[in-house]
Amino acid sequence: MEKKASQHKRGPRRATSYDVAQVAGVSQSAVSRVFKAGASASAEMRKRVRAAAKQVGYRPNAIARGLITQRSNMVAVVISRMTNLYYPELLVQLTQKFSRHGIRVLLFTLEHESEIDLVLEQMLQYQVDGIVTAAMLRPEQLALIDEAGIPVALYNRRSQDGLASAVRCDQEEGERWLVAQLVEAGHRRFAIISGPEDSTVSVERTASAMQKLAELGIENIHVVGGDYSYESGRSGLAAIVEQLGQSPDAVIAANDVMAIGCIDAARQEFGLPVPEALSVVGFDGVGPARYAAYNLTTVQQPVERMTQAAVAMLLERIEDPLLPPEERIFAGAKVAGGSARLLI
Amino acid sequence: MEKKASQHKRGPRRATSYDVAQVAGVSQSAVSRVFKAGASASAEMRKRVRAAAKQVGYRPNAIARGLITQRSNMVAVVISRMTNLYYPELLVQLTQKFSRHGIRVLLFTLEHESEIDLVLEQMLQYQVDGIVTAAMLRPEQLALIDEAGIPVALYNRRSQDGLASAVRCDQEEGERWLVAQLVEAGHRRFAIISGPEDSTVSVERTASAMQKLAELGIENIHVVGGDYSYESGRSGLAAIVEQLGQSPDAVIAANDVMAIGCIDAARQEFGLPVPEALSVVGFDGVGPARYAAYNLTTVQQPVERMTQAAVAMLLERIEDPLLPPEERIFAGAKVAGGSARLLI
DNA sequence: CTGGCGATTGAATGCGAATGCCGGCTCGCC
DNA sequence: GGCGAGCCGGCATTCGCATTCAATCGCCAG
Repeated sequence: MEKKASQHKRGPRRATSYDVAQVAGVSQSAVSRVFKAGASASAEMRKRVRAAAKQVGYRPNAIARGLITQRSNMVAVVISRMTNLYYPELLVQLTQKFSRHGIRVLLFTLEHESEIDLVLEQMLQYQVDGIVTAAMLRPEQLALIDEAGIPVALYNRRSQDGLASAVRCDQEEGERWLVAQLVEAGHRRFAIISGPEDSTVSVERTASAMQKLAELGIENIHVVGGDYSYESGRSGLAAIVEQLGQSPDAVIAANDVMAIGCIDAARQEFGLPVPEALSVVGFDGVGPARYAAYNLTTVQQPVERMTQAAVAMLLERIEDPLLPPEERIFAGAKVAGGSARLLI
Repeated sequence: MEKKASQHKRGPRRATSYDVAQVAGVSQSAVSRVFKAGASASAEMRKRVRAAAKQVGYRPNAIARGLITQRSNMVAVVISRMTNLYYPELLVQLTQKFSRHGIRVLLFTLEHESEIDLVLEQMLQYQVDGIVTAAMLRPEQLALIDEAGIPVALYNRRSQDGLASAVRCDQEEGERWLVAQLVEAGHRRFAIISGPEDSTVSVERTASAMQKLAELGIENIHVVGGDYSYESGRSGLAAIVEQLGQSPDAVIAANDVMAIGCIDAARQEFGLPVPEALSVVGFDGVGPARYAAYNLTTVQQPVERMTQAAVAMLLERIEDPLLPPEERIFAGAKVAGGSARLLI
């Protein structure tokens, strides 16, 4: 019943499999086998080793294991512009789903999508088994990653060279639906508040809306630039009204948060009741979009299913690197809230 | 100008320092030195090695490095209940600040704080250099981590045994201020919507508010339980009104999101104008609290400074394990919004 | 011209665990 | 009772890099 003095400061010297082996009176390989699922070891051996392990406080060293197995059991998740209220949900879903498969998430955040160079090198150095990115990768970067044999899953980004898998929400269909509903309900004067220029998501949403509007014969669409923030939604409407000299019939914001800002500005600064005097629509379906004060008409991304798909696709390609990349597109849920006058 | 067939599938066989050494015609140790800051290597050597490294696409293996240096350069960040809108900001701040010091974040999310056992083992196996947790650790868990020699920084949690550092927002002072202002402005009938029972943050906020109310001679405070969500803010008010048979003068919500839900329910379901007929206050100072429709009276946590402190404290103790844990308390910013009738 | 000191470089070792290979033991079957 | 087939556990090696130790080189002072 001797107790070793716990002088863990200055060299805790964590127990290794050799320590366990010695205490249990077996070889190090035996210890390794006991802690490796599916390895052959007798019940007696398991018992002794586990007991010894508990006694010395042994815990397998994932770093050492990763070195020899060539699998770190870590994936990198890259998120840019976390101010987007949609990302927290995404992160939780991803970490929890990966976690169920024994995989940990190494998180990288970017202030701007263009900063991805900085973290790319880091991800590769950490030998991650895969990458999920909600920031755009340039072709040469994708090639670099591919060369390293690391599968990539793009989140809401198109796979350009077929080098990466991708899951995305069908934004084009979503925007077309929003536009169609608005036009059908009689709106004619449109304005758009777009997102940052380096956001492919915003570019795609804006372009889709513009195109559908054009198809329906609507012209003179006023576009102002935003940055996905509440404030830019507010100032966006102000800019629109100022430049237009009047209020438009409807504002299409590239995301929900800007739509909310736009609504607040309309009501508070311009005395325009929403939706009576102005219809506003967004995109994403984030939590605040459902707040009663806004009750946004928007398209909600199926985060749960999208993350599920991203995780599944990545895991498959980690298991079998020969599998070709895949692209899966999910329809968004159409939410006909009260922020726009629709016929439905 | 030969080009090696890129048959990177089936064994990419990443380049190692030996490969670089061979190409450069030097020893492996030399390569290691060139890639290690502060090691002695001649200019000529650096040039040759870097050139060779670029040629073969070499990238130091952080896993192997971690094994030998006993430093993974990773910290674990534990977040529970990410639905709290406050966390995304926290995460971004932490990853970016750690990143500047060459440290990566391994993310763990918990559905409930009590699930921390599940991830604790994982964190330790990955040999993280430190832990930042916004979930409560039980004393025996803290002891376990301490025994492993890993410094911990608690976020908005009290350090109980002096085993961990802590940064927290002075919630007591914040709640006392909110209560004092409300009482001074004439509110007498109070109700509280608390958070989850396993959230120490909620317990502390609620207790502080109760205490200050008691000190000011206010009695019959009605408390209903919530779960930090918008919906529970709405249903919380409904429960209060039902049980009280009338509207209270003021509702103190344990966080901003519930306060928002409460406001929406008041206006929409009960026809109670806020703040004219009902004052509502929250806590946190999240983004939506500033939306014009709510303009919440709340206490805003200084996330920037708090994360800065957490990172600094953790890094210090990683560098010097002998440093004693430290606790730093930050005052919240008092935001006298428009959701409560105050005299100021 | 030579001793000596500092700056470099190379060879060898080890971090902690996984695994191929092999010897030994057990058990089944005839 | 004898022989073959598994099963198991041990030995030795390996993963990729940092680091110690020793050897070498250059250069300056005496």
